[in-house]
Amino acid sequence: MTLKEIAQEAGVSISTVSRVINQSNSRAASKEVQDRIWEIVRRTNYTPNTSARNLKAGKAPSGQASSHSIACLFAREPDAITDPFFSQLARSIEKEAFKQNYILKYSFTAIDIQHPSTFHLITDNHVDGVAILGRCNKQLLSFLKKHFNYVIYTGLNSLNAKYDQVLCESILASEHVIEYLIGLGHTKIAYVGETQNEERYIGYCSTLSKHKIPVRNEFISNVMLCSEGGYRGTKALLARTHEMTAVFAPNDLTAIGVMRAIQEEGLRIPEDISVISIDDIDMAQYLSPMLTTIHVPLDEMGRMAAKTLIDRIQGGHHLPMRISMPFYLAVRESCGPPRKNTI
Amino acid sequence: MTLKEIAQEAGVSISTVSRVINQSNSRAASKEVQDRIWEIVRRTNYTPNTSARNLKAGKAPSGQASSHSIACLFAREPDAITDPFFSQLARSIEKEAFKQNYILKYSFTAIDIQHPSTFHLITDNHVDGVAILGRCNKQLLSFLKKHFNYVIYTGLNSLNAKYDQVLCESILASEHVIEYLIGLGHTKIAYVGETQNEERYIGYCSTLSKHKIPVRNEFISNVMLCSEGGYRGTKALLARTHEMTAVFAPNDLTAIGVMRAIQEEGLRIPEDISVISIDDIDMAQYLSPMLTTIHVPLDEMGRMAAKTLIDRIQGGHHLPMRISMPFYLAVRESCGPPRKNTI
DNA sequence: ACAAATAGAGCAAACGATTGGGTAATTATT
DNA sequence: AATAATTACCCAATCGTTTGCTCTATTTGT
Repeated sequence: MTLKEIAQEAGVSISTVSRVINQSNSRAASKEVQDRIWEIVRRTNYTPNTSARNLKAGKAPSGQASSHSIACLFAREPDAITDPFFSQLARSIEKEAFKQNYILKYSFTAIDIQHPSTFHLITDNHVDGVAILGRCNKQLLSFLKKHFNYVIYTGLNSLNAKYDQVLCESILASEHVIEYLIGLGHTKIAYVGETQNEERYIGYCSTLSKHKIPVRNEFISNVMLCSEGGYRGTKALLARTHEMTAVFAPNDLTAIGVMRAIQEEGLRIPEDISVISIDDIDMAQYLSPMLTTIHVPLDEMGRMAAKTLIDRIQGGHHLPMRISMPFYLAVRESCGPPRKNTI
Repeated sequence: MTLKEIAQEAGVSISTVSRVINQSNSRAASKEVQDRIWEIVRRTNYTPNTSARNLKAGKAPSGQASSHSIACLFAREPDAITDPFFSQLARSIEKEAFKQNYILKYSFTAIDIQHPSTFHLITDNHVDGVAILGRCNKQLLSFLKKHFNYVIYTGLNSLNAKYDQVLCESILASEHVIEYLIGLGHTKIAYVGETQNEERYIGYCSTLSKHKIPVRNEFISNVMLCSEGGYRGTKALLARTHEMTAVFAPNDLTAIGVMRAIQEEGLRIPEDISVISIDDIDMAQYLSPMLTTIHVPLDEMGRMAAKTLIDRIQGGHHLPMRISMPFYLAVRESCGPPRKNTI
């Protein structure tokens, strides 16, 4: 099947067929014609001839031709892909990429990509660009920069200047969270989550300090960001002290574990202890109590990340861009004023 | 460098250059001209353009060498990838594939793959095999069979004979669930989830019937499998009747919504209503109450799916295999004996 | 009502290489 | 010396796509 044959069958010119197939948005074709063409395409299983395309594109045949593909790398360990926050982010990246005729060619985790035996599999088949999801160490970052032309970072933590990045400024977000708790009257606020190089932890500390509230070690539990982490961290916390009136979890998954641990002790949320976090994954509003959390515009973030990456691939911009997405606090049920009595 | 440029520099026609370079013995060129051409070729490092050659030759653009890659297709709508059940399954497939030196090249959703404009992106770059995750209609299935050599299905519902499949037999699982509830004394058991072509619904109905318990329409809420579905479905259910003493949700995500709706009405789980489901995603044990659910061995399932797919790609087996994974009921807190009083 | 803008579609020239069909010029044949 | 055969070339069509330009209806603005 060739464009010519399709054109004949559809009773239009080759150019029109080509434009329809390539979604050339500048020159529209009527809905009718489009449908007719797509019908034929599907029925005949037409596939564009790559050789002809590459030839026309004037690019090297096997070498440099744009693969029209990007990759997603889940950097946060372990297995960030199983966190709805990241899978939803990836999904919206994929959606936008498809819209722009790019395909999500790989998705892999940071652990895999550095494994020597799989290394060549990744670098052999090239992708035009890579989107990094979630916090990423310097070593991995420079590895990626070396092997891929275009890299964009997206997530909550920020990166050093020279990379494109689409963020939801997590220092600001955690500031907002802590301010909110302080506004409710809380001063004994615990933190359950990662602490090293974690902006949400930095925001927690700095905001407390700003209000002259001491950052107390016994209120801090350094655990991985997952439900189990939240659970264990809070258990440990409660074993040490019952003083705190609120717990800040850096993400919703962790907050789920935190809530469980609190409820398991027979304490009520928010009457005895308030719980707050950041992410707003879908299920946050179906937990009991409904989780008060920072709403991160995941879909928009993914869309922007894909857009920006593809724009750079296509030479649209050259200076590293840092795009900040707006957020807001979704106030639900898991926070209230601090209790008066000791427990 | 192109033939044209060489021709110009050598002061001969393009055809002559082409023939010299291809050593076309039928039409010789003078020794003089040949030398001149070869000199230019060597000096300029001329390489024939493969795309142009292939185009002219009418050959397939790229070879059929094994790409050592597989793809994941998330079939259940909408956006199954955001369900931890499926993302964890995908992750374990990826892990096993990497172990065997295969790479997960694409992951896309059923909606995307059928979109005509992105169609060729997918079929262009070939993968050795495709793993389908989650229930998949016949149309899509035959589409995939046509375009990919090797296809494996994995998920809870089963498929007609001729495909390789790795399952956790969901009819048996729901039977187990219902038997368990009946064993606790329940007879008024509601179902909140998809009903069409859904084996978990079939198992629900058949097991009730087996015990001579009527399947009551007002106990059934047909909703999509997600937290929101579970929530809305249960709200609707409770608006109709408060008779049921237990709710069966086909997956954990739905169960989360179910629990929320019940608790929002001021009812207790499991004292007033028991909730049970299938999946056992990580967070199931961190919900309040901890969710009693069928534990599906996700990691093993993914591993087997990848193994079986790759085995078939490598010619290891030829008859369609159907592999059933064992499951067990993870008894936690969300189920108890039926209440005695009305509510 | 008339000019200007725009949508929808087609023409034709590329991209680089191959090749059948020519056409001169050279050489061999009679 | 005229004819045939051979050698050494060149022209131009072709492969399947893409895309700037052109042309014609139709819509929009005034």
